[in-house]
Amino acid sequence: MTAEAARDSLKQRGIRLTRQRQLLLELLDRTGAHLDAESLYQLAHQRDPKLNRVTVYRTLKLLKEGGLVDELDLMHYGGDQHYYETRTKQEHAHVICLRCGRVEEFYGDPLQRLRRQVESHFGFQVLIARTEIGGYCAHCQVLRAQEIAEARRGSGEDVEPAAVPAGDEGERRRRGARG
Amino acid sequence: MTAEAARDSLKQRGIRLTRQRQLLLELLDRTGAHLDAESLYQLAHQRDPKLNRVTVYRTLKLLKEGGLVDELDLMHYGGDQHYYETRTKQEHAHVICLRCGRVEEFYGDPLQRLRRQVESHFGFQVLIARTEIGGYCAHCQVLRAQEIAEARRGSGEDVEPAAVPAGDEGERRRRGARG
DNA sequence: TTTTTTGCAAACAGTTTGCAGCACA
DNA sequence: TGTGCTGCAAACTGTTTGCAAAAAA
Repeated sequence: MTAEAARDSLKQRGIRLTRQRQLLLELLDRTGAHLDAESLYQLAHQRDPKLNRVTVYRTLKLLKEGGLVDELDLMHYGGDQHYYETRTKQEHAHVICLRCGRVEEFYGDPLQRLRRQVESHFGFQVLIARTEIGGYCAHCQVLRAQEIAEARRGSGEDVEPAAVPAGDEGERRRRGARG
Repeated sequence: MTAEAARDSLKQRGIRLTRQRQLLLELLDRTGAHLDAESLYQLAHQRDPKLNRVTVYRTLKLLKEGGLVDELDLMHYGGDQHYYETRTKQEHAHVICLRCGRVEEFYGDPLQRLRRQVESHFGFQVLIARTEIGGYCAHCQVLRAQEIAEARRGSGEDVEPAAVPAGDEGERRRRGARG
């Protein structure tokens, strides 16, 4: 969804195109993938220090309702915020490395198959589909094996469980000051 | 995951099997599908009025870390809590009606295909996979069409957007008192 | 110049944490 | 009989809301 297309869509719904919304649209458009509200706020706040966090939430809600962005719940380091991505793209799954946090996108026929099967099997009208896959990327599989070996050599048991997103000790995203 | 299997698994990890945990395990085991922390707490609290909400959260965390339950983010009526289900079952997608809130489970080869393709395509080691599909069930498609027609006949515009989970005006789950 | 939208502060919902006493192994 | 667990209260994070001032159309 380009910023212009979004602008048109909003205009048609009789929604005013304020300076703040223009900025947020532009940032969403250019940054593209997997932003959370806080990160979007940080980016916007840099360019317009008056812009408030609340405006970000309100704008995201608006765009979500207009079908211009999709809301995701990525299983990053245990953070529980929502992520947003613009809705240009084809249906895709999010493939998330639980160690480095990198998010890949996977396009492929299983997703369309799944949608069709659900529609025909349940007589369901599919409006949204989200798939997220967590695990270790090729790179981190190696590093993780090393970490485990080292931890075992050391204190005995000090590594996070593997079957589940980190949660406690994993790096956590920096958090902007409130107010 | 039967309650007994869970008990064994916890015992092996040197985790104590307290009265509270036994109760929670039993409830999870019997109730099965898609409980949120609050509902589990309500159920448990009925049988043991001393049991605290915090214990529910701590136990769920424990079970999650042990891979005994999976955490879901179902796109119900805009509620943002997590849901939990025991990990007996085969991989499946959650199919959620955005009108009536009913959750179906879909088992089928696209899910296994997807997993295999992601593994081979990225060299990724898949640990968790979640798929949720939102839309209208066969029953609610009809009702929704009626609702829209009625609303149109009435005030003009009063129906929720269709492309996005309700959020504002949709029925919201009852919320247990705090403290 | 009317109707939206913003910014601020404060509320809210879901979840986590610190600590003293209780209870499982 | 000690280490781990619970309950309580209070903190914390992400998000929403009420209201007066500011700004689009």
